[in-house]
Amino acid sequence: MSSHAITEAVPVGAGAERSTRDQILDASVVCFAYAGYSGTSLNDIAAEVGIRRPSLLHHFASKEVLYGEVFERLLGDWFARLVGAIDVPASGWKKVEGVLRAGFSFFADNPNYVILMRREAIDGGVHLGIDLAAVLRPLFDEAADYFRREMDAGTFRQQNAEQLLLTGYGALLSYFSDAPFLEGLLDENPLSSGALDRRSAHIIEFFQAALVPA
Amino acid sequence: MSSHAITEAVPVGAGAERSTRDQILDASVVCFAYAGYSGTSLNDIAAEVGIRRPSLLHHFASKEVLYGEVFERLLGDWFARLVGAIDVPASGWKKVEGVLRAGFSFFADNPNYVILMRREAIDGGVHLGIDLAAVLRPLFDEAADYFRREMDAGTFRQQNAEQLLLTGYGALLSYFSDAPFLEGLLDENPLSSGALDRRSAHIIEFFQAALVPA
DNA sequence: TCAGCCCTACCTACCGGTAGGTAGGGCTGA
DNA sequence: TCAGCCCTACCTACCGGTAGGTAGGGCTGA
Repeated sequence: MSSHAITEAVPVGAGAERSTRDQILDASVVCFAYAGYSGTSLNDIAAEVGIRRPSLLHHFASKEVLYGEVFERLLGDWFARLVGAIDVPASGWKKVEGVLRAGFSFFADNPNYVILMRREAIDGGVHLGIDLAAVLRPLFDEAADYFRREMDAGTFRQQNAEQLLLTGYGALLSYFSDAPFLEGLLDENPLSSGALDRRSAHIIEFFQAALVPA
Repeated sequence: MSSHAITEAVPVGAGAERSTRDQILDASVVCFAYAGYSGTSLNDIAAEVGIRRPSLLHHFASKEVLYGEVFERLLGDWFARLVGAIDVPASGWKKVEGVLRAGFSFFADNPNYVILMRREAIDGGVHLGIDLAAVLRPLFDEAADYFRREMDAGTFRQQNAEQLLLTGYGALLSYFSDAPFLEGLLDENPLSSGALDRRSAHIIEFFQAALVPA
């Protein structure tokens, strides 16, 4: 009881429990990923946290605001991880491999985030105030330029740089977003550590074979 | 008016109009693809056809039954196209290229189908009676065997055959399912014929570079 | 010191509106 | 005549959101 009071009084990073607000955000990621925006009701999320819907709406003004905040947090995490991998002082294939591995491990750590991102891409961002594509555009262009330079230098085979990025994005994301479906194609849980290792190894090997001249 | 009556009396392939039943199926594909299962109401579909919801429920017992039928039709079309491409008497890279082109052109012709398929994969097939993965499994295994034989014969580089298929599937599907999002990354409509040609050319070139030894 | 006040967090009860689905009647054309 | 199709009118369950109220802690100034 006293620990409960302490948690409410000191919301940020003190005790073992998280603030109600953070608990709502956590539950929302799970619910929105599992059932989508329109398939998730505020009651579902509130029940997960253990409060009533009006209490949830005390912390977030509306369903849309809540969803927006969930997505913003996700995008921020992902962006940070991506930039971190891009900014390492490597070049040629080593850099590409580093970014692929960083993306892969982020997705493996946050499977719900991947599903949310994919749902949002399919819906064209209608639930979002922000323009997802516009946020990623600078990174996208920078990456395309990188590939073009390396191709011109002969480090990589000549390929359409933008299309290459889309293919990489699809190869990474699809595995995670369609995991429930892949379970029936492979004979194992696609998110088990063995399966993840196999997937990761394949992606690296495959892109290396396609990009790096023999 | 009389043409309307004729269409209703002769549902299959007679006049210029389609039967109400088929009109419902057509409208359902569009609605379910656009907004997903829970984001689509039977009123939306009925309005698209120009009837009331109870009239729609005269043709389909429930929303789930309707959705199942839509999906079954889609899966049948796709399966037929795929089998047709697989059964041509070619070998080595030529066959792979043929299947890739067949998949690509099917997706380009039926963008709504792709989105529906992807939504279903993300949801893990909860709306479906049938098991999507089980249906595709025989083709998946057959294709993996094909790749292994060609790899052992030295026609292709050694790669994990199952993973290779997943990567191909992701590269094909992602482009179409995420088209609304890609519009903001590329500077053109991703489904315009020019953009489709570029995408198609890239996929062929990329997989050839990865698979076929120089 | 402590009464008075404001705050946050949560509750129950309710709002208007929409969901999927049903009952049952009228029209129509073979 | 009557099967098939579509309608209006209705149902229950649930949606997101609001109104209004309570519990209880922290601050402040007499």
